[in-house]
Amino acid sequence: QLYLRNRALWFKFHRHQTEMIITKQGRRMFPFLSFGVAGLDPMCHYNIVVDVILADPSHWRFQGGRWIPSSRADTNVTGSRVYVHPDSPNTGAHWMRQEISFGKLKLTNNKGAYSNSTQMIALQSLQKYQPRVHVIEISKGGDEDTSDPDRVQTFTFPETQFIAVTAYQNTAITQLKIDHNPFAKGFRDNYDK
Amino acid sequence: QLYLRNRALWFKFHRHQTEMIITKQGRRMFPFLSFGVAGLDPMCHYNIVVDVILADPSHWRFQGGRWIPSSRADTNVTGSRVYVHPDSPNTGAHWMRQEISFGKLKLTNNKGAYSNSTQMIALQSLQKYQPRVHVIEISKGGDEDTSDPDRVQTFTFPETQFIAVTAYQNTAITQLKIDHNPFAKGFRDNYDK
DNA sequence: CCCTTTTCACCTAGGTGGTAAGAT
DNA sequence: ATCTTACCACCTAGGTGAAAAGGG
Repeated sequence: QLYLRNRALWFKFHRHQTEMIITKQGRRMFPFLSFGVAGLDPMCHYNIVVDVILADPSHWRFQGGRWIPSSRADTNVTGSRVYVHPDSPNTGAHWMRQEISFGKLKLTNNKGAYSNSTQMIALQSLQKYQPRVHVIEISKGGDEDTSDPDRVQTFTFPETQFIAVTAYQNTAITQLKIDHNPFAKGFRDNYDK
Repeated sequence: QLYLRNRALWFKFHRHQTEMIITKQGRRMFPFLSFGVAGLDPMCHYNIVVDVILADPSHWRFQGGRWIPSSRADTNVTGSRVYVHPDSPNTGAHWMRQEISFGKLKLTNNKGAYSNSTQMIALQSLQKYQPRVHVIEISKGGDEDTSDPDRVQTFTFPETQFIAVTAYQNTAITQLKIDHNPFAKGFRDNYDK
C-alpha cells in the first residue's frame, strides 16, 4: 500500500552503511524519503508523518574502515520528534496523486531546536537510527486519534537506516553523496561546467 | 482585528497607481500582502485566504503619463480564484503569533493555469483589481461553512488596489519596485557590489 | 585523540526588470 | 500601434562537502 520510491538509491548507500550529517541549524537528508501510496479512501482525510527511532542501543565508532559498536548508550533515549508532511492534512486522493516527498525534513543535534515550531528532528551523533512513516486517518471529529490502532498504519524500510554523524567517516558514502546530490555537483571529478 | 503590516510601503505605490506584472508562468506581487491579526479564539481553527476581485469594470490605458479608463470590459468577469494561505488550516493561536504573509502568491494571465492545483490567481491585463482577505472559522464538523456569514470575516484595504499589466507603464512604479524589491537589487543606481 | 563547529567556494533554484522579437 | 512573450544578466536564498579551527 505504501512504497519507497527511491529504493534503488537508498540501497546504494545502505550497502556501505548510510551516514547522515547532523548540524545545529539542521541538515537535509540525502537520499531523502520519498513515498508513493495506494489504496486510501480518496475522500477521507489523512496526515502523513515521519519519525526516527533508535535502531540500535550502541554507540558506533568508525575504525579501520569499518563501523563497530561500542559501549551501550549511557543517555536515556528522548522520544524522537515527529515531522508532519507539509501537505498534511489532506485527502486520500491528494496523497495517491503524486510523490510524497520529505526532501525538506532536517536533522539536527541541537536539543534546544524545539523553539517555535521549527520542523527539525533532533538526533544524537554516532547512533544508528531507523526512519518510519505513519499514515494517520483523521476521524470525522476533525482530530486524529492515534490511540485507535485501526486508524494508523506504520511502515518501516530497513534500507533507510543510517548513522548520524557530524562529519562523514566512510569515503564511499561521501563519494555517493557527491555523485547523486545535485547540491554537491561542484565536487564531482567530471564536473567541467 | 486584522491589519496590513506593510501599509506604508503599499501607500508609496498607491500614490502613483500600483501596477502588478502578470505572466503565463505566474509572477509574485510586490509589495506582497502581509497581515497581522488579533482577537481570534486561540483554540479554534481558521483558514485564511486571499481573493482578487475586479475593482472597476473599465479597461485602462496608460497615455500621456496617466492611466485613463477606456471602454467597458466586454468580457464577462470570471470569478477570481482563491489563494489559500499555505499554513491553513491552523489555530487562532498560530495566526496571531506571527506575520501572515502571502509572499508566494502568484498572478497569471493564463486562464488554463488551473492545472493540478497550481496556486495562482488568473487576471486580465489592463483591468483594475482589489485584493481581499477572508478569515474563515472552521466548524466543528471539520469543514468550513462559507454560507454562514458569522463564520467568515472579510477585510479590504483600498491601498492594495492595482492594475494588472504585462509590462510596466509608469516609470515611477518601476523605480519603486527596483528600490524596494530585493530581487531587483541589480537595477539600483547606487548598487556597487 | 576524537569529535564538533565554523567558514568557505561552489553549486541549485528561482525571483527581478530590461530588451528585442512576436502577435494582433 | 499597442500589447505580449521569450530570453537575458543579475540578483536573493540557501543546500553541498572540504578544510581549518575549536573543545573536552
